[in-house]
Amino acid sequence: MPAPIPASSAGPAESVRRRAGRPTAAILDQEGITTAALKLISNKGYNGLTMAALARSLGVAPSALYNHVASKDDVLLLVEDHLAAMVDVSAFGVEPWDAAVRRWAWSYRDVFSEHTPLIPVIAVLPVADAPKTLAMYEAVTAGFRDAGFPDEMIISAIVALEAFVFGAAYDVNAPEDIFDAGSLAEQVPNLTAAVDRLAAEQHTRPTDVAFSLGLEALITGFGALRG
Amino acid sequence: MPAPIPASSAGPAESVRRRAGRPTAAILDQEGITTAALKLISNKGYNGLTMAALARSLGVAPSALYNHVASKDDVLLLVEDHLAAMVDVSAFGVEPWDAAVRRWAWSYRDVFSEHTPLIPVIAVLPVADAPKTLAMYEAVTAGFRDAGFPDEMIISAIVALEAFVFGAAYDVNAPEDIFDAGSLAEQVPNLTAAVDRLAAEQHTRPTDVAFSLGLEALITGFGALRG
DNA sequence: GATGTAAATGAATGCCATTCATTTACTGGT
DNA sequence: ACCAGTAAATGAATGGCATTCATTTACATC
Repeated sequence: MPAPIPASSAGPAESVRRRAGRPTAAILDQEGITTAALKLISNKGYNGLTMAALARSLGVAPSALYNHVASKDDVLLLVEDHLAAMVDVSAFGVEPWDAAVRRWAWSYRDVFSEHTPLIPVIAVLPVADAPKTLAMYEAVTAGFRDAGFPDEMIISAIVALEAFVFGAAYDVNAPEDIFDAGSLAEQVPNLTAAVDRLAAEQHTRPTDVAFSLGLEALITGFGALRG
Repeated sequence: MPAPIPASSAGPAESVRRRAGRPTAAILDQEGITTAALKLISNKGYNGLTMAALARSLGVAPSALYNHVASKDDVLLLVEDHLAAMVDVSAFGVEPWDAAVRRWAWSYRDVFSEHTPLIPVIAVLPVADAPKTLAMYEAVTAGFRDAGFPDEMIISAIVALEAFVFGAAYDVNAPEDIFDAGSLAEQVPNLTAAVDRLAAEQHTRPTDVAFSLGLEALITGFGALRG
């Protein structure tokens, strides 16, 4: 019965190396993996989210993760579903339909603008694989039904709004001068004039102006088709 | 003066190995790289687009590519700009504004729905780095100006339309049954009812219905703000 | 004819997700 | 009390990937 090996003096981060074999208490579960991934993303960005880094932040070997997730995409799915729960659907059934859509869409965009690498995953993800995401859709759909929209147009309207939200989430991360033509400005006079004029007028973020403009158009347009 | 080594008999694909050193005539240029990349993408998809595969399809060593592009992202940028030239802006200045926007947006979505991995690149790409993309924006901007839109709203309107187009491009590639809740259907009755109703009514592709719905709302909404 | 630059090869580098054999712990059945 | 099966960890591969660098050769210019 050998005495436990003392920690090698360093810090709290430097833990004793675990020997091989199943530990007495499980170290990993999907929830822990999800929150560790979120912390890693928040600290190092999506480039810093590697299976090795994730394992290290959890104090395990990389291969241990595969006892709990099938792949890195699976980790992204867990993160996505966690974020979906943060989207604000609370206004549906409480505030008028247009105000609820507005709150939902702005919140949805804001949440995912920090997580654009998830968009290619979400956009083609069957909702059955993501329960919290599914709950979000249910709330939104119910809001549309209550507001008198015909069933056969609700999904299409949500899909259209969502497409706009995803695209706008990318736009939030675009550089402010993305439309500067630089040395080619003379060759694109109309674009340059419009860009200059926008810069002169605005005080709020250009990306927010564009989002508001599009969202209000969509809300108005859909509202006109309500039953 | 040794005799030239005969080709190893195989086929036209099996060429003589080039010896090291600068060849008499340059083999690579950006245009060749771009068209080879497009062919590779079309045959093998974006997963098949690796620097090694690209080099092989051009009959060179991978490192040779780096004499002509700075990185793989640079290759994607070349591909993007090539595709931008395929987007139909011909209706601007010819047809009425709303019809021109409709043609542009549908064409834009159709082109990039086959190239969604480019969207994260485009969405934050300074236009000055992509001349054909820049030309597209100039044509669209000119169309808006001719139609009487105030300069300060044109960029915002284009950004909003583009966001919708990018999001919709992803949607084209989503599985048709993406909203099926599967075993969780009982827990999301509103969503399930709306999904079922849509399936019962539609004959055109759901993704096209949603795109049309959103696009018409945007066109109507923006049109109302024209000067 | 020397010198610099451009365009190729080929070998290495480092990172990455993923797999597999192995070890150890717990649980349920007999 | 034993045994079998399953679950969760380690640690050592594996193969693919973009990218870099030293080297070689060709061409253009002075």
